[in-house]
Amino acid sequence: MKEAKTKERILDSAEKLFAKKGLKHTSVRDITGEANAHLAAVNYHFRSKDGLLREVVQRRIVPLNRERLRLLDNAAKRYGKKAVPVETALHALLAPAIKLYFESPHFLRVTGQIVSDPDDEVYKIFLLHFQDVFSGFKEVFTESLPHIEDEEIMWRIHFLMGAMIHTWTNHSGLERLSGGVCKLSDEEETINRLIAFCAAGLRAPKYNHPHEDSTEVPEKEKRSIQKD
Amino acid sequence: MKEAKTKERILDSAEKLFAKKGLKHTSVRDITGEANAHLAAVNYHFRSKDGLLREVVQRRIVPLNRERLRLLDNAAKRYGKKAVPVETALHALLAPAIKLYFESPHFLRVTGQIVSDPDDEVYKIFLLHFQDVFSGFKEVFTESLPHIEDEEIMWRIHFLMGAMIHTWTNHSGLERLSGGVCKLSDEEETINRLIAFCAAGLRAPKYNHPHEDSTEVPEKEKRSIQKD
DNA sequence: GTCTATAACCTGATAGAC
DNA sequence: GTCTATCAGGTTATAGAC
Repeated sequence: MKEAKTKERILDSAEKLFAKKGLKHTSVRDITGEANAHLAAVNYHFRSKDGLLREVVQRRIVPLNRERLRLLDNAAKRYGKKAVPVETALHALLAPAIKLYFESPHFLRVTGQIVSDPDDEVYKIFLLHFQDVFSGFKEVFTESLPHIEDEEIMWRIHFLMGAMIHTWTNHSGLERLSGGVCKLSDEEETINRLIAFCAAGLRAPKYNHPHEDSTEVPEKEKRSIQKD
Repeated sequence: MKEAKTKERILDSAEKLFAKKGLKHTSVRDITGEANAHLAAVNYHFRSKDGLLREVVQRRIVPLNRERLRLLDNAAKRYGKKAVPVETALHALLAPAIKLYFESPHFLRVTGQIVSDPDDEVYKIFLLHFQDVFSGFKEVFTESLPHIEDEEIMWRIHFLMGAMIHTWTNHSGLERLSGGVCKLSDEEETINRLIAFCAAGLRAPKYNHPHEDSTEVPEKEKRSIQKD
């Protein structure tokens, strides 16, 4: 039985521990211990802990986004000159991610941690790899929803990405809040729920909330204003 | 000019730096340096760095959730026996958060980092404080949307919380992806966009994605299956 | 080229003087 | 209650064995 290379073993251990214990609570010693490698191997292969994290992300995010665009392209060809239905495009965007979740459950919890820290260096490679996906899907949604203006469509893509990310990274919270009823166990069911929600959100009519005095916050409840 | 108490100064500095530099890249020395306090003051007032983080969260999350339930209660009284419209309930859920964003822009970026690490101890107080909000709003949505089954409503609350959290924590990413078009600058505009999206998502009809062979992933693109 | 041993430096926590 | 000194444990860097 041939051993996996040290580099791969470190990547696998890092992905698992980053997801399970969190980025900040996982030390390089934890990782090398689990991977049967020496402390300095991380520095040799990845330069630093952050460099390791960067490769943990890249090795999965690149094929993920390639697959999303491949499916979108397939759909565009199938529909020819007709606009791709919103649900079909959403499936191309969401299905590869949930497939990845069931194949590598740890990975998407790592990405959740990165995405929530926008000034982080690692976050920037994230955005970089997502740029093409964002543009491609925005274009398709614009064709399928000609009555929704450009800026609104981009906001709604943002909202649905949030729904998606939250679903993977945080389902344990939902499971607890729902008293065990809502579990992320069925791949197809989850994707259908997400598509239903997001498709309706994308098509939604504009809304303007009325100004009612009765909903105003009483003065005594005011919180201190913070600058800087 | 009376100086603010050391404890308050530390909390403010911690909130700011946790948001700007991220939890993992902010040291206690950074915080005490900014707050003109001494290293050991953190340990004295908060027991540990995590204890400090816990109080950074609690001092804002408690009034936030109280305000959400107050607004929901107001709405319920206003509508009496009639069901509260989905948009009105959503406003009660979302508006206090975005108000908080504009008052204390750093805070919600801190929460984003905590929420994305579900095994963290700090995350658990988060869930604890959210339990009542979740139950209260679930009940109202169930009355307003009698044709949607219970489990589906809970999933959809999960989705819309994701859209909301992503909006605050990650708008800088959207700003970049949209080429500067989408900015989180107008409080009312943003809340109206979110309500439109989420209300439609809550009302959405069920969806079942068809199984089409042409969308299958080719074998050569397979990724390694990961256990454990 | 791959990995190890070791050293330098930084971070969180704490005991005890003030 | 506040601050200094110090420690155990973490990350990063480098010289050199294989």
